[in-house]
Amino acid sequence: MTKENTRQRLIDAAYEEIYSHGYQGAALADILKRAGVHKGSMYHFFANKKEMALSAVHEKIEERLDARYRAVLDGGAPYLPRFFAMLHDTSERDFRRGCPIANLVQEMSNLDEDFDRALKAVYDRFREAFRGIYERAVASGELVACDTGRLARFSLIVLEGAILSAKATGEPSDYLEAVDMLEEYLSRYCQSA
Amino acid sequence: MTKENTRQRLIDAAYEEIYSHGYQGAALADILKRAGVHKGSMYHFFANKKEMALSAVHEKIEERLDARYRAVLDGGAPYLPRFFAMLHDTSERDFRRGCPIANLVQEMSNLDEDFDRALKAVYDRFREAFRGIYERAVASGELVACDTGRLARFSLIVLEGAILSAKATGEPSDYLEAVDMLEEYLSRYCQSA
DNA sequence: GCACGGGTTGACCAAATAGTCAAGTCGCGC
DNA sequence: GCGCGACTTGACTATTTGGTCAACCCGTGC
Repeated sequence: MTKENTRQRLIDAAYEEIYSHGYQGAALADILKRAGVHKGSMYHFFANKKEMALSAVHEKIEERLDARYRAVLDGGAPYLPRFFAMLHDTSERDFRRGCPIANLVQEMSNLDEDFDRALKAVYDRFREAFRGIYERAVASGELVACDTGRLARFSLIVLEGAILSAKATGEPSDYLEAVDMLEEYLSRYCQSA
Repeated sequence: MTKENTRQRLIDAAYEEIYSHGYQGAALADILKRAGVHKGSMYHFFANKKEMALSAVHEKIEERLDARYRAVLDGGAPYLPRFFAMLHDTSERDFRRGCPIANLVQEMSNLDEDFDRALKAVYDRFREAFRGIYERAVASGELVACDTGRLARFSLIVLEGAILSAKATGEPSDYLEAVDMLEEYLSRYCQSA
């Protein structure tokens, strides 16, 4: 087990445990057990539990986010159909646990400044990803010229609200319905063929 | 300090502490300190921390919800302007802490069956409140006949997403903008004067 | 072959956790 | 004025929490 291996296992385990139980609810002992790493090793790589958690936010959540939305951009025009296809694809969504970002925002934003800062950055990045897609859609003529920032903010609100709703009710259809309705809303900004 | 007084102080204190720190993060000792009640008294009224928390959900969150949306119905037609006026009124919203219901859903729905059940009921009640308003709006001719359940589900998603967004960014304007956009979306179902 | 140091091990610690309980206090019915 | 029972008090416990630390392992450079 190399150095990088140990560190990565800790990040992965921390991400999973925090995603499931929240930051406060994630016991260090459980994270260590899941990673198969002893306590002292963890404190060799991270100053404390919080630093490990923040590293997990950067290395798991941010990277995953970037990869996901870059894929939409990289596919080329038309962008909107692929964007909504991605939103409709629920194969990688875990509605029982909800959105890892939203979970942490709800739990930690008002409790800890460092989490607050980190999550603000992630949330902003999320929005920018959406806005980037809408910008391209405008450039490619799929959308009329409009306030793409505003559309992006609203879209993310609908997305996060929809995931929460599905978690609350246990019905993934709540999520899918909302994505449909977002698409419907957006259609008023679409270039009529 | 009468019996009911003690119990009520515990409920109030539990609600506040849980709203601020989450269920897992709310220390019993802090709840007791806030309520000015000793531990034994608490265990006289409640079997354990969880039962007290669930009581707080019923007695604080549900009741507050009912009162709020009943007020819209009781005002008589037209319903939509007063509904949106209420959504626009931020005087009683605490964006730093977010939505008490959403916070608990995110934290507890996938961890504890009893919370899950209780929160499903609250969430459903929330939706029904919205649907009731839209139903009345259809009856009064403000809205065309349409799927009010679907509109209600979407509206709640936007509301919860908007509160989360404001918590994440620290910008109440994120919330207000989303409410505007929801109103805009709804206008396509409005009876054109 | 030995010193250096990154990485590991797991026992240990203080603090905090939810929950228990025996001993009370107090008001009300009799 | 006595007894009953609802309510209160706060010390106590068992467990879990995040965090510390001294000893150790072992590969690499010299």
